Amino acid sequence: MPELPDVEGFRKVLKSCAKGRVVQRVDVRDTGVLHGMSTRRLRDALVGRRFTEPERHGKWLLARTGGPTLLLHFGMTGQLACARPDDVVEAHNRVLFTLGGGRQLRYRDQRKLQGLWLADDDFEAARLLAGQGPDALAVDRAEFEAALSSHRGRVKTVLTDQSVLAGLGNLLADEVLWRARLRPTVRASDLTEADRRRLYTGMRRTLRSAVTAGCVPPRDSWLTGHRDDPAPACPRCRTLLRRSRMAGRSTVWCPRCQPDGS
DNA sequence: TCCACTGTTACTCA
DNA sequence: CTGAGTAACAGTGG
Repeated sequence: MPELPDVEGFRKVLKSCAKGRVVQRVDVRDTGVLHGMSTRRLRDALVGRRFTEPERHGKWLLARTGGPTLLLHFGMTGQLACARPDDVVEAHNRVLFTLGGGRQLRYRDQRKLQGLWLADDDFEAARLLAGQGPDALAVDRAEFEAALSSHRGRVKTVLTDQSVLAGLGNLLADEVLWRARLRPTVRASDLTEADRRRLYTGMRRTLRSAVTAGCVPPRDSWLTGHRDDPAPACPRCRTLLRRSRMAGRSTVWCPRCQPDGS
């Protein structure tokens, strides 16, 4: 599930559930999601601390406390939910943070492809995110265009490379390229000035709607709404959509709306 | 049983 | 060094 819009939704969950509240206890129900730390170290770092304003960078969520920072990554199936401590614990609830005020923050993840990291201070938190490109929601046009122009790979691969631009995943990249009428296989460095402008604008608009929805919405008027159709048709021109694989990910595009460029 | 899946990374090859 | 492809991680579902 999680791409930037989903993680932005989790940031809001974290804020409304945990900001200003003290961590009373931490239950690790599956240590497989802890990276570079033990249950003991996680408890020692967080119990008694109060969560402050959370932040997001790309697909990373930062739960700050003024001291240590908990970094959360949701892989493909992770979620963050706010519950009451006595609510029934669902399947795949891996870590439970019981907070003051009768709240419980729950990190849930089916596949455990990513998980939780702990940074003892802001310096270490920054170091964990050092490889990330600019956040896709915060990046300005100039920075965006510079990042694209400096890579000769296919534009879809570049858009989903978190070290170039942080936040876009497989669905969003397809959606943005479709909206900007660009074929995913075009070389990023071959994009014209007009292409890059359309791409930036398309990304902003797509992200804005998706953040409001809290996910990449499978709307009928979006490409994403048709990925799983048996014979998917372009919502704009009704042409049969094409499906292929790029960098091991399924890629969907419209052969008519997204011309070759040549 | 086989295949796919909104993520990331280590590894190979060109 | 760059870019592209693959398997692997783990779990579920069609």
